[in-house]
Amino acid sequence: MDTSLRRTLHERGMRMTPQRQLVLDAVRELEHATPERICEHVQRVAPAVNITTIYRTLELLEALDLVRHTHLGHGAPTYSTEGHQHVHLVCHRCEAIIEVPPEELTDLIERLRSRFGFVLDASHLALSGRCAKHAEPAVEHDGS
Amino acid sequence: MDTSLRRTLHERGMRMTPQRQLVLDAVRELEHATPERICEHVQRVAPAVNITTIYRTLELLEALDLVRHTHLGHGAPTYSTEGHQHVHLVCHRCEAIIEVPPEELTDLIERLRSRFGFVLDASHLALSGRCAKHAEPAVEHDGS
DNA sequence: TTAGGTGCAAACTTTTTGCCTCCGA
DNA sequence: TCGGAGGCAAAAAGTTTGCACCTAA
Repeated sequence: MDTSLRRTLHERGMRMTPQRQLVLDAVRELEHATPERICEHVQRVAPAVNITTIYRTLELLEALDLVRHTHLGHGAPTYSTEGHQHVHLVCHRCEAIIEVPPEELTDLIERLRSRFGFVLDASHLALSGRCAKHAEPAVEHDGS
Repeated sequence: MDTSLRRTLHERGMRMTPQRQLVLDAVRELEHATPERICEHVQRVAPAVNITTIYRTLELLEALDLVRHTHLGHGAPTYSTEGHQHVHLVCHRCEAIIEVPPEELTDLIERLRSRFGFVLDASHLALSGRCAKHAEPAVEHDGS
C-alpha cells in the first residue's frame, strides 16, 4: 500500500520505518486527530513509540504532502489526509462544527486558481463564523 | 469611542477598565498581532499590565465579538478586528501569505448562509493551500 | 562504518489557573 | 462591603531540542 511512501523516502535518502507506517495509518484511521491522540493510538500497537517521534513524523509526512493539519478552534491542531474531504464550518460562539461537502467550494477554488495561481487545499478546510443558533452578534455596533 | 463597549460590559455586570481599552486599541492598531505582541504594545503605555490580563481580555473581547483570532500558519494565533477586512491565502509549503479582497467570497457567503444558516466571518479568513510557486505536490500519488 | 531514526529527558513556548489584593459601585 | 478585575507565580499544555544508542544500508 505504501510502496510510494517507501520510494519517496528512499529517493531522499530516508528510510521507511514501522513508526512512520504506524503514524500514517493512525492519521488515516482517526481523521482530525491531535498529535496526542495519534500517539495513544500508535502506542496501543507499539507502546515504546515516543511522542517526539509522532511530532517528527507528522512534520515529515506533512512536508511530503501526505497529511495536513488544521486548527479547529482552540488547542492542538488536528491532522488528516487527503482522503478525508470536506469543509468545516466552525462556530466561534459555540464549539459546533458543521461538515459540508467540498463541492460548495468548487467555484471559489476555480477563481483563486485562475486569479492568484493559488491552489486551495479543499480537503480539510476550516471556515469560522457563526452557526444558525448564534447568528446574531453578541454586541450591536451602533454609530456612536 | 467605546461607549458601546462600556455599555455592553455594564449590562453584563462587568466594568470598563483601562486595560480593556488598551487591549482593544492595540488589537485595532496592530492587526494580526499575537497575544505576545499585543502585550508588548500595551506595556509601552502601561508597563505593569500582565500577559495574563491580555489573555483574559482577548477572550472577553472575542466573546463580545469585538475581536477575532485566526491561525495563520504555525505558532500563536493572531487577533484582529472587523475593521480589517480581507482573506488570507496561506501557502503551507512556504510561509507566504497572499491577501485577497473579501469580495472573492461573496458567492460562498451567500450559499453557506442560505443552505446551512452559517454566517461566515469573512473579515479575516485564512485559507490554506499552495501558492503559485509551490503548486505541484511534493509526492506524486500513483495508483499502487 | 556511517548516517538516519528513535527514545528519553530536559528545555522551551504558549496558555491557563489559583490566589491574594485592590478598587469602584 | 461585595464582587469584579488585575498582578503574580505556579501549573498545565503543547512542542522542540540535545544527545546517546541502535540499526539498516
